[in-house]
Amino acid sequence: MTGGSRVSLRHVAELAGVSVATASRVMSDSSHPVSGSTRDRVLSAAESLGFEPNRLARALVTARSQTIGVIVHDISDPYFGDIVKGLEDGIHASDYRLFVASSDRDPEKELNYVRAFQAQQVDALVFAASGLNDPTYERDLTALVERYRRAGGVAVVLSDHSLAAPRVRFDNRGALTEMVAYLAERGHRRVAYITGPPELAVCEVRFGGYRAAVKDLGLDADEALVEDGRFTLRGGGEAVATLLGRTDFTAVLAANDLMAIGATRELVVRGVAVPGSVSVAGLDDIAIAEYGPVPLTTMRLPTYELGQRGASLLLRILDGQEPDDQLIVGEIIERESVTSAPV
Amino acid sequence: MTGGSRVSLRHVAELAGVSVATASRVMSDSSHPVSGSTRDRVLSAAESLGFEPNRLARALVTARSQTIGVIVHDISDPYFGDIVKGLEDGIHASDYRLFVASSDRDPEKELNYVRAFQAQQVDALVFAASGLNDPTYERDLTALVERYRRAGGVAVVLSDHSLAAPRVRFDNRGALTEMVAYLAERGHRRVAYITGPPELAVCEVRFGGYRAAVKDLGLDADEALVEDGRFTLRGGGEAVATLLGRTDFTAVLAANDLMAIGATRELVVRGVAVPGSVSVAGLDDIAIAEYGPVPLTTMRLPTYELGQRGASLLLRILDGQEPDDQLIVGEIIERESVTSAPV
DNA sequence: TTGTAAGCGTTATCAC
DNA sequence: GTGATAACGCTTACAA
Repeated sequence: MTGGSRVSLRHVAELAGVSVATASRVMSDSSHPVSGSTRDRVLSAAESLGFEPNRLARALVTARSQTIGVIVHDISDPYFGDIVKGLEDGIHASDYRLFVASSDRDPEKELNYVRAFQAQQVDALVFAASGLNDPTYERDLTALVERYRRAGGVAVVLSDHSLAAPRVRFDNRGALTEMVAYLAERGHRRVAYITGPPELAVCEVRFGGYRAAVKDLGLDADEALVEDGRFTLRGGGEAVATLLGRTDFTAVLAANDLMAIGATRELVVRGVAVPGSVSVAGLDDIAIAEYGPVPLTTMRLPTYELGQRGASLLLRILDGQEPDDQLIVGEIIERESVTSAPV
Repeated sequence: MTGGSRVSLRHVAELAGVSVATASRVMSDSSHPVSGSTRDRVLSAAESLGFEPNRLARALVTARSQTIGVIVHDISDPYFGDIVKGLEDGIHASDYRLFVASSDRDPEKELNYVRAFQAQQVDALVFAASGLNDPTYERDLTALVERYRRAGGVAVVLSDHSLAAPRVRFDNRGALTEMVAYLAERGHRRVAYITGPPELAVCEVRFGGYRAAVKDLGLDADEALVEDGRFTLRGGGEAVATLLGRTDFTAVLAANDLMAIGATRELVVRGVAVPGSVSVAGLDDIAIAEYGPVPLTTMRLPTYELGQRGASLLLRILDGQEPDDQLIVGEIIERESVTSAPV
């Protein structure tokens, strides 16, 4: 923008009767000494002109844009919305701004966003979106980030991702084994599993947790028990319908709450009592989990906190400190959708 | 970022054996003629060096940052998430990037974000967040935006806002009168109303629609019938509990779906049949409206489309065309939470 | 404590 | 068709 009447440091300097350098020193809180009286003159000149320093120009010389690029899969998904909120709140005091990009899980689009962010000279890159299972993508992204790092950039990961970088991690595998164990303790031996899009690294990890727990606990490991629900409400309903027509089970565990809610509704509509005939459990504990057709038993993944801790990790790295990976743990939230298996 | 080994146009020019000017011309798709052979040399030099033009530097000289600032109240609210998604998709092809800021409905915070965006030289400002009922805020914001405009900036509004600017508007008042009429047609004469935060312009408008319709249709206009639900799930539940203890009614209309869902759950938990004893209607038609305790009858507010049309409006203005205000209309989605009033 | 001037990486103007 | 060179608005040696 601009072209019109933008007021620059030069105007302030002229009005205050000082050099641009001096004006700069006071406006940028430089450590370089400036006398109290000139400082006041500059300040009031800036005030009266409504001067706002051009951060692009500043960024060009300091090589610090005070911006951060965030990659999510879909900003309209509350899961990511919460993370971004946490990030934003976490960096707000430090005077950074956030660029947000939704990749739609498209490898090409995601790579392009990363390139765009680099061109935009962002100081840091946050991968809130889980990695994509695509060898080309993984290779290209690694190379891109590597180059970005050499140019002084910082990358942080808040998801399951093949990228090597400092991270705040939620133990997705552990979460799933724990949920399966929870169900097994209540007598469920045939636990159906609704998975998300197979191209997402997080789905692979969660599914791995399910499979490992089923095996370790000696539950029925039957391929007919798993179905893709695409991480959506509708997909969850469709998946459970497919499962119902194909095999039988006393519990269904979904890889996220959206699918669990969709499945619950489908079951209820079909006259299958939840949890009377079939128990349903989810993962994430999104805000509406409590307000579905049946209040959902699930595991809480503290997304807002994930964002906040991501922000503080980032800030510490940007500040030159040593990064320390962090682990966030879940917690089972017992509501009404799970009960003991019918005998 | 950077400081390290960033490759600039100068490196590309040297490797290609041309001047920086020529290199610039090919990298920026200038209309200035360049011979095919030198173009190729520059392109391959850029390729081999992994050159990515520094958009900050470009922005500084062209006075175009290719960035847009978006103000929302809360990015973790799917309502705003959807709008931002629509915006992003709408501008994606035009090579703009989005800065997103959540104001938390705090006037001071919002003003600061606007100032920050200006300093960041955004080419446009999008107010997806509704205005705040605060005279100081309205005055300061108007002044700020006025100055921003004089400097060449573009502002667009996608909400109920006192700011004078090109806009894409959803008829909130009309939506509410229509919902009240819908309920009245089904015999409801005592329609309780759960409103949102009074400081939001949008709540004032929606409430105005409710009141006007109640009056026009001769329904019971009783102050005891309205209660604040803070736009949240929990607030909706609390509001209906308060209403239940204070007066009686056969229907409750909420200013958004979240509160309608919260209210529905509270009613069901208390053994009040929905819609048997009390009908419930919402507004927005968020994704989960269909998946609540009772599938919700509501009015669809196409948020994603709002964002998309906002983007195209913006792009047209940025392209120098005349802005034309747009109106988006709602549509009642009949599900199961509303029925005729008990006789 | 203040000022001068050299850049940051581009694009734009003007010669050639 | 190509190349110097002056901006853009700021920070930062280096001088004074």
